[in-house]
Amino acid sequence: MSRLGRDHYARDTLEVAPALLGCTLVHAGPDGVTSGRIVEVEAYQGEDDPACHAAAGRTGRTEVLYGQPGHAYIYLIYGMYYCLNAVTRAQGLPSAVLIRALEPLEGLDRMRGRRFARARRRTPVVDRDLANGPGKLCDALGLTLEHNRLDLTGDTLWIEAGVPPAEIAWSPRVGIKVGTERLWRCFDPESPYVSRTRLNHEVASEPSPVMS
DNA sequence: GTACAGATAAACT
DNA sequence: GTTTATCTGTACA
Repeated sequence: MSRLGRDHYARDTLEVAPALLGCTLVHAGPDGVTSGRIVEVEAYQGEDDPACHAAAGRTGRTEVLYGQPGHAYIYLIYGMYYCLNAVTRAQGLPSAVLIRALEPLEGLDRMRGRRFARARRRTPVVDRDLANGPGKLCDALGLTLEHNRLDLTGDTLWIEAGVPPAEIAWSPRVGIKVGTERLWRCFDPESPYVSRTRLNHEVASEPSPVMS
């Protein structure tokens, strides 16, 4: 499958998000390749989106969101986990797609090792739990702050075209306290690798409210 | 199956 | 000093 070019990311975030479902996220790290099929994402679009980190304006952390689309935005959350986004839209329009869950494809043993190695882990990790959450997938793929701002059209971290899911479901975004009225999380309702959440039942067939 | 507490540090005010 | 786009183990149904 072919690597997604910058034009794929340089669109409205609500177009890019569903288009990433079924694509393959690949990390070619120093100790091998790990990859997975994207089955769940969320859109964060602009300073007017209260849940977007850019709602607070341009800061050191959000600077990458204002830059060229097709770059990685990675941040530390709750002092312990990393979250990976793909910057979308255009320079000056801070927007991104949060990659929330993967179906593991390549490097399963390495993913199991990384996930188990986390200090607080005391039980083995079943394959379904390797990357079914934004923090888990960064752990499984070995992504940290050092990968922040990487160009996704480069040869370290990229996304390849894939087979889109038969259906796409939309729900409120997870873990936020503002902007929950926007159904901007989308996922493959047939995938067992989607993150475990009761929001999976509050679904619609379109994002709403649709605004840009 | 659901509910809750606690871990933990960068970025921000 | 406060906030946070999470995850895990434990408790209970």
